[in-house]
Amino acid sequence: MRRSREAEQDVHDGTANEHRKLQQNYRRGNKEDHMKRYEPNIIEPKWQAKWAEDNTYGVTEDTSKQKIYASPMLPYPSGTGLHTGHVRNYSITDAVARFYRQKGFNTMSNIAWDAFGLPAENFAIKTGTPPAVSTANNIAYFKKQLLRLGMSYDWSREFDTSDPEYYRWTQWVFSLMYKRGLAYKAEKQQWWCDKCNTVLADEQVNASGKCWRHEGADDPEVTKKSVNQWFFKITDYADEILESTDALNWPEKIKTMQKNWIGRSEGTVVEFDLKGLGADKVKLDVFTTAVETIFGVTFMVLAPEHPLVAEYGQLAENSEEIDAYVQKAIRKSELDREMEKVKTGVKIEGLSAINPMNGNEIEVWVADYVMMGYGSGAIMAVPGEDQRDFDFATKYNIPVVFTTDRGEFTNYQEEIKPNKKAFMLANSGEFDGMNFEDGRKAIIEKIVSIGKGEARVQYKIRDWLISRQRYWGAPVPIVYCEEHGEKLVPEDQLPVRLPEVDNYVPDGKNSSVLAGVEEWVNTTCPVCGKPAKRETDTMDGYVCSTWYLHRYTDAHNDKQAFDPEKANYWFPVDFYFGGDHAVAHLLYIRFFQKVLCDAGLAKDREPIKQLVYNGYINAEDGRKMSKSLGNTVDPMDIIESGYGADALRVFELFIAPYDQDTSWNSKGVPGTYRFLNRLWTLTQEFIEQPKVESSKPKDQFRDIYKVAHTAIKKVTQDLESLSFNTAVAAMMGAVNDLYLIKVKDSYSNTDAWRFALESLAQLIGPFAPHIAEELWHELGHKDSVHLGHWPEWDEKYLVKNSVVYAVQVNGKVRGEVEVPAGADQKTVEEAARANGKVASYITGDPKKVIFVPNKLISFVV
RNA sequence: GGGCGAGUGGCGGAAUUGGUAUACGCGUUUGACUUAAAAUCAAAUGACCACAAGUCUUGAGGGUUCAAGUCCCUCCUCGCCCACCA
Repeated sequence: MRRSREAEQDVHDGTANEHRKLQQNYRRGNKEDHMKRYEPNIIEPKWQAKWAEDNTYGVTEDTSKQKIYASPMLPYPSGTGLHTGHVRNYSITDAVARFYRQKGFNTMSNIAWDAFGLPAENFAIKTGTPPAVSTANNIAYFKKQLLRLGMSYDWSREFDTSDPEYYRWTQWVFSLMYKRGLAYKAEKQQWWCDKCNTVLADEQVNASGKCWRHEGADDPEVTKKSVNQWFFKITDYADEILESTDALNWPEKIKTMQKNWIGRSEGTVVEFDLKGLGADKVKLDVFTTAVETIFGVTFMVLAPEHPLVAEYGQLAENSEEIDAYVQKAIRKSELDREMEKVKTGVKIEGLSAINPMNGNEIEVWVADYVMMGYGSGAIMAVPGEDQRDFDFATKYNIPVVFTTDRGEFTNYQEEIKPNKKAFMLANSGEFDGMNFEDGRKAIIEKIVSIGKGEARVQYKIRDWLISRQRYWGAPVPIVYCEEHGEKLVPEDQLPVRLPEVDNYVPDGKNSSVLAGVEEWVNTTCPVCGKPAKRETDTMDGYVCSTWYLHRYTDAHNDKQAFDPEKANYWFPVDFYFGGDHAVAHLLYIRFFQKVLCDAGLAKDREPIKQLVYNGYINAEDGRKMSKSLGNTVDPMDIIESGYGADALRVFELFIAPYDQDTSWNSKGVPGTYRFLNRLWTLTQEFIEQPKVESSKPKDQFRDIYKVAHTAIKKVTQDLESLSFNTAVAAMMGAVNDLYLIKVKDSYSNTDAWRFALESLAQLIGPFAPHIAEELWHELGHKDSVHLGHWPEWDEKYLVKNSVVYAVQVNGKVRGEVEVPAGADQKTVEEAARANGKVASYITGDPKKVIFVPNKLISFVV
C-alpha cells in the first residue's frame, strides 16, 4: 500500500551503501574509543520520545506571553508518502516555529490531514479498499515520517478532515454560509471532467483546458455541462478581498495572481433594444469599459452560447448557417478559440439592434471571439476604436466609424492606441469636442437619464462551486421535502454521516453513488417530519481546508467548531507556509475569515499575516519530483541510512533561498552531516577537557568570543528575514573558525569555549533540533534548549582591533594594508603608499583620493 | 499580446546605501593517519599563464562613475502567471 519501491531501487541501493560506510566508520573510526560518537539514529528517537513525554510543544492560550502561530499548509495524505521535496516546507515551518519558541514566544505549530478527496476514492474503485481504510494507512505513514523528522507540532491538536467529528463542523460551516445567504443552488454550465466524473471549479481547470488531476497528454480536456450545483457566494466579498490584497505581507506574485483572478473592471452596462424576428420587446445587455465610443457602434456580437442566439438564430433565414457555426464553436475549447488568430462569425439575418444614443439600427452577429464567460456574453462592437472589432469589420465589410478626432494620425498601433485618451470625441453628436474623461462621464449620465443603462463594476471571479458528485467528501447537510422544499439539516442533527457502501463507481449521471443508497437518501423533513430526501452532493475538499486553521485553536471542541475566544487569541496566523494553491485555497480562507467576522465569530478580517511561499525542489535530474517519473527520494531512506533527520533538515534549508526553485543533490545531506559531526566532535572534545580556572582576562579569548557573537548576530538576523541558507552557512563558518582556533591555540575548558559551544547548540536548534538538545544536555543543562533559550550577541565583541583596507589605483585593486581600527584617512593613505606595489602604480601626486572608512582607499592618477 | 521573476565557477548558491565578486556547501586534487580503503584532520581549487607578474571574468552590447553583479539604455535566453476581458 505504502509506496512502490521498484522505481526508487537505485536511490535505495545508493543509500544502503552509504549506510554500510557509516556503520563501518562508527565501528572503526579513528576517534578515541571513549568518545561518544554522533549517531543520529540513537539520539533522534530518544529526544523525540522525551519531547512527546514532556509535551514540550503543547501550548495553551497563555495571555501572559506573546503568541506566534506558524503553520504549514495541511497535506493531502497520498499513497506515496512525503518525498524530500515536500520536506522543505515542513523544515522551513519548523525552523521558524522553533526560532520563536526558543526566543520565548508562546508558539503553536500544528499538523492535520486533508483526508477527503478523489485519489482515495479512485483507489477504492480500483481495489475495493474503502477510502476510510486507505486514508488511515496513508495518514499513518505521513505521521511516521513527520514524527521521525522531529517536527515540533502540538500533536494533541491533530485531526483529519474525514473524521465525522471534524466534518460535522464542516457541515456547520455550510450552514453558516446558508443562513447568511451565501450558499445557494443553481443550474449552471460547469466544467466537467470525464475521468473524475464530477464537476470542477474554475480554479481546478488548468491553462491547457485539462482537469488539475488529469493533466497528461492522453487525458481529455474538460467539457462544459449544465448541472444543478451548490455555490458559495464569494463574489459578495470580491471587492473587499481585492482592496485588502495590496496591504498583505504576501509575495507580490501571489497577490497579483489573486487580483487578476478577481479581475475587477469598471464600466457601463448598456441596454440595446432588438428589432426583427419577433424580438422587438427583447433587450440586449452589453458590458463595456469604453462607453464613450458608443457612437461608433456599427454592429453587435453575441457569444455562440448566448441564449438569444439559440432563441432567434433558428428564426433567421440563415438559421442553418448559424447553427453550424455555433455547433462548431462550442465544440472547440475556449483555449482553441483564443488561439484562433483569424476571427470568424455569422450574421443573424433579420435581427438588428438599436443604438440607444443615436437610434441607429445595426447588425447583430455571432462570433466566437466573444466569450460567454465574461460580462454578459455580448458586446457592442466599435471597429473604429477597437482592434479586434476592426479586424472583424474589415473582414466582413461592416462600416467603421471613428469616435475620436485623430488629426493626421493614421497608424493605429503606433500612434493612435497609445494616445487614445488624448484625442477629442468626434462623430458623437452633442459630445463632440469633449475629452475622453469628460465625454465618458457625460455619456454615462445621459444613458442613465434615459434609463438605458448604468455604471457597473464587473468581476471575472465567479461564485465558488462547492458541490461534487462524489462519495468521499463531507455530505452537503440539506434535505428536500415535498412540502417545505430545500431545508438545512438542523445543527443538533449534524454530522450527516457518510454511509458505508460497497460500490464506489459513480454512474456519471450527475450524481454520486450516495444517490443509490436508499436507506441513507430517504430521511425525514426537519420541519414536518414527513419523508424527505437527502442532498447527495458532497463538498469540495477546499471547504474542509477553509476553516481548519480555526480548528487548530480548539481542536476537540464538541460543542462548536471552535471557541471564538481561543481563535482570537491565536489569530491571525503569523506565518503560513506552503508552495501551492496560489489562488484557490488562499483566496477561500480570506473569504471565509471575512464571513466569520461578519457573523461576529472573528475579529481579524485577514487570517494570514505573512504567507511564506516556498519554491519547489526538483529531482536530481532537473525534472519535477514525481512518483510516476520514479525520481523521488523518501526522507526515511536518508534518515535510516545513518544521516538522520537533522542532517536532512539542515540540507533542506541550506540548499537555496526558500522561495527559489532548485534541484535535489544526493551529496548534499552527507555534506550537512559532516558539518553536524564537526560540531559534535568539537563539543565532545571540550567536555573531556578538565575545567580550567583561567587567570587570563576575557580579552585573551577575544577571537573565540568574536566567532560566537558574529554567528549569533548573523543567524538571528537571518532567521528574522527567513534567509535560512545563509544562516546555515554562518554556523558552518563559525565551526570552521573554531577548528582553526583550536589548532592554532590551546583547546581548554574555559568560559570562552563554553560560551561558543552553548551558543552554537542554541543557534542550531531551529535547524537540527535533536543534536541541539543533545549538545545542550551534554554541556550540563537539564531543561530543553527549545523552550526559551536563544543567545544574544554583544556588539563589543564585533568591534575590530585592526582593519584591512583595499587599496585601489584607478579603480583597480592593487593591494591591501592593515591599519589600527579607527585610523584616519591620512594614516591609511601613508600606509597604502608605503606599499611597494601600490607605489609602483602611483607616479607623482594623485589627482584625487577617495576614502571609504573601514573599506578601501582609492587613488586616481 | 500583457504582467512578474531570473541569468554569477564543473554544480547548489554568497555579496548593506555602487566599494577587495565567487562566502558556505558539493565535486575535484594533494598531504597526514592506515597494511589498505572508508572516515577524520590539514591544504589547494573562477579562467588564461610553467611560476611570478599580469590580463580577463557575474547572459550579450553600450553608458554613467575613481569604482558597476548592483544604477541607466538596447538586446538575448529561461521560468511562472494572465490573456480575443469587451
